[in-house]
Amino acid sequence: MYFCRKHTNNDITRHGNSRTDVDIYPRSMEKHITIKDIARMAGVSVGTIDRVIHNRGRVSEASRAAIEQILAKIDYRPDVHTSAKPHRKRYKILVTMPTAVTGEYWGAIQTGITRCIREYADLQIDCEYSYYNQFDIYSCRSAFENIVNQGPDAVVIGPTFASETRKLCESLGKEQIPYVFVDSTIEGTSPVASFTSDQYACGYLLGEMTDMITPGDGEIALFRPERAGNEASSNSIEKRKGFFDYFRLNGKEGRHVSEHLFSVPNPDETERRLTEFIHSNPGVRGLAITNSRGYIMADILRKSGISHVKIVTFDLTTNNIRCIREGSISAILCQRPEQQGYKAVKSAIKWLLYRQEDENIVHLMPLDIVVKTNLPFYMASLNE
Amino acid sequence: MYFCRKHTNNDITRHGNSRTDVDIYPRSMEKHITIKDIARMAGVSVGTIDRVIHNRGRVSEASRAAIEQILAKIDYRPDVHTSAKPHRKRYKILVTMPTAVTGEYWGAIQTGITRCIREYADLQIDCEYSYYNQFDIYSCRSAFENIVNQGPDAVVIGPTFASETRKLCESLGKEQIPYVFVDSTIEGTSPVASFTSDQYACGYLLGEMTDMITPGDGEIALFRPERAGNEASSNSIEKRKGFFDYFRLNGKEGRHVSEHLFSVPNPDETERRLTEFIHSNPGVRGLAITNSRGYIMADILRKSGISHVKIVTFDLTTNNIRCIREGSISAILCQRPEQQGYKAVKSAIKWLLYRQEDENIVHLMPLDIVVKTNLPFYMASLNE
DNA sequence: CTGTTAGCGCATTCAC
DNA sequence: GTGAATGCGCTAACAG
Repeated sequence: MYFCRKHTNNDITRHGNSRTDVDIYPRSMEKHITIKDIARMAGVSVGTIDRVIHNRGRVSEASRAAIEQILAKIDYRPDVHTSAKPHRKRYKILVTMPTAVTGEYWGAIQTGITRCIREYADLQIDCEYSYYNQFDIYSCRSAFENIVNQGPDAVVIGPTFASETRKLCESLGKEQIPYVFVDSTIEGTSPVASFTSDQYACGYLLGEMTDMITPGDGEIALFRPERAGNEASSNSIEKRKGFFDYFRLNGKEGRHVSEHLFSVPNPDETERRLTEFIHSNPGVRGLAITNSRGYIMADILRKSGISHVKIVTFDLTTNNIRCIREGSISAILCQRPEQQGYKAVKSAIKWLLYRQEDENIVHLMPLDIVVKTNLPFYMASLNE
Repeated sequence: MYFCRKHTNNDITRHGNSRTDVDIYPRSMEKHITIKDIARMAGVSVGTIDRVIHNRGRVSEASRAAIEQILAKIDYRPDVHTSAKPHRKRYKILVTMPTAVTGEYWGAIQTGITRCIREYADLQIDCEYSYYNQFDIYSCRSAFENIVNQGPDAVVIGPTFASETRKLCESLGKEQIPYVFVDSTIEGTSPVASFTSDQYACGYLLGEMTDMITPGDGEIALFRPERAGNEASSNSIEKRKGFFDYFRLNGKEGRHVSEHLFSVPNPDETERRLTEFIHSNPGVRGLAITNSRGYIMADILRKSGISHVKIVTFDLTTNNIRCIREGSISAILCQRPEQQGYKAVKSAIKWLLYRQEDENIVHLMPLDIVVKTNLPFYMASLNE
C-alpha cells in the first residue's frame, strides 16, 4: 500500500490585511495528482499504476521500481470517493460487545456506532451486532466463536473477558480481519485502534473531584462494586489505585477516606448496609462510586432524608441523569462512550477504505465532568 | 432543491444471537437510488431529472410535476462524492475574525478551522483569512468592507461589533453568500448556522463551580474585565446574570459574594488592587473570573504567597494551562473553540456542496470543566 | 506482464 | 424542452 500523505509542503500564504501568529494553514491549492499523472510520468498505463499501488502483482520489477520511485517523491492521495464506487463492494462490519441497553453505558456506545454508520451511509457498509452477557463467560464464548464464520470485513470488539478476547483476536489475525476495541483494550492483541480511557486517571479524577466538592473537614467514602465470586476487574483495580494515589500524592493525608464494597445484584443488602454506614459515620460528607451505580446510593440517601452528602459517580446513564437533575448526585464523570463507538467504527472504515491507520493505536478519551448546569449542553452535544 | 432524507424506513433486522433494547440501527441495505433510476421511472432522461432537481428551468411543467411527484415519494439522496467531482469547482471560504494568536482563544478557533479544511482536502476548497483587531472598530470595519469583493463562496464570521457585523451580513445576504458565526451570534442576521455557547449558562456554571469548590464558609469574589470606555459586551452581562442567579436560585444567599472590575490593559493597577483586596478581605476563599484572565489573578496570588484561594476561569489558554498544572487555578471552563471552528467550516462546506442545512441554526457548545487531572486527556482530544 | 476499456453517479455541454 | 454524449478518478475485466 502506498498512500503517501505529506502535509508538509502546503504553501503558506498571507492575504489582504491578514495577520496571524498561527503559523500554517493549508490552502490545498495544488493540483490533485491522479494515477493518470503518475502513469504519464512513469511512461506506463494506469492499469500498471493501479497494480503496483495495490500490490496486485503481475508487474515487472523494472516498472514496479520506477513507479515506486516517483510514488515516494510525490504526494499522491487517491480520491477515495470515486475509488470506493467502482468495485461495488459491500463491507460488513461486525460489532460484538455486552448487550446494549438504551440509557446505559453500552447503549451509548451503540448510539455512537450507529451514528457513524449512518454518516457513512454513502459507502456500502453493513453493520451487524452480536451481543453477549457481560456477566456470563459462556455467553461471551459462544458469541465470539461465531464471529469469524460470519465473514466480517472488520470487527468492533467491546471486551470483557481477557482470555476469550485474546482467542478471538487470534482467529481474526489468522484471517487477516482487522479489529478495533471500544471501552477497554486487551494486552497481547494487535488491534487497528482502540478507544478507551485511562482507568487510573479516572480513579484519580474521582478522588480529585470528591475532594474538591466535599467540605474541608468531611469524611469521604469510596464504594466499589463487589464482583460475585470472581476477582475484581482490572479496570476497578486501576481506578482504586488512582483514587487513593490522589490523596496520597497531594498531601491530603489529613482527609479521612474509607473504602467499602457494595453488591449490585443485591440492592436490599446494599441499602441496609449503606443506611447503617451513614448513621454510624455522621462525619461522612462525600461518596465516591467507581462505577455507574451512584444513583443507587443517591436514592438510598434521599429516601433516608439525608441531603448533606455529596456524590460523585461515573457514566451518564438514565438514572444518574435523573439524580443529577434532582441534585442528589453532584458530579458525574464520563468517558464519552458515544464518541468511543463513533470513532471505533470510523477507524475501521478508514482502514477498510484506505488502509489508513492512525499513528497512535490507543486513543484515550477525555474525562468529562458533568454537573447540573452543564448537563443539558453536554447531552445535546452527544448527538452531533 | 430536493434532497429528501428519510431515515425512517431503514429496515430493522436482528441477527444471530443479537439482542438489544436499542431500537433501530440502520443497515443501509437498500439499493441506492440514482438519477438514472428516477429517469427510468419518470420516463425521461437524466438530463431532465438534473434540471428539475437543481431548478435550472427549461423543463416542461408536465415533466416537472411528474418528476417532483416521484421525488417526493422516494428517498433520493445524491451521491455527494461523485457529484462534487465533475464541475471541478474550487470553493473559496473566507474567515474573518479577531486576530488569532496561538495559545489563546481565537487561535484555538483557527486550529479547528484548519483541521476541517485539511480533512476535506479531497474537495477543492480554498480558505483565506481576514483578521481584525477586536478592540478597534475601525479595523473591523475595514476588514468587513473588503469581504464581499474578494468573492467568497461562503464566509465564517467571528463577530465582535454588532452593528458592523449586521452591515456585513446584509451585504452578504444581497450577494446570496452564505455565512456562519463562531463564538457568538448576532441578532437580526440570517446565518446558515452559528456555533456559540450559552453565556448565561457559562456564568451560572461559573457560579456553581466556584460555590462547589470554595469551602463552605469562604467568601467568593467575582471579577469582570473593565471595558475601556465603551459598554460591557453582552456576553459579559449575560455571564454576570447567570453567575448571580446561581446563588439566588439555589438558596445560597448565605454565601458572601462580592463583585469587582479589573483592567486587562493595566496589569499594574490590577495587581495593586487585587493585593489590597485580598489583604483587606481575609475571608475570601474563591475567585471567579468571567473571561480567560484567571492566570493574572493566579500569578498575583502566587507572588503574594497566597495559596488558600481557589480560582475558576474560562478558556484553555497557554497561561491558564500553566496555572492549572501549577495548581494555582482550580478549574477552567471551556467552550470548545476548536470544535466551534471545525463545525463552522463543516457546516459551510455542507451547505456549499449539498445545500444541506442543519435543522437547528444555533448550536450551543458543551461547557467543559477542566481540572488538573483531566487536563492532559482533554488537550489530547482537541487534535482529533 | 501490460495497455485498453467499460463502467460507477453525476453535472454539463451540445445538438436536436 | 429534451436526450445523448462527455468527463471526473478509479477499479476491474479483458485483450494482447
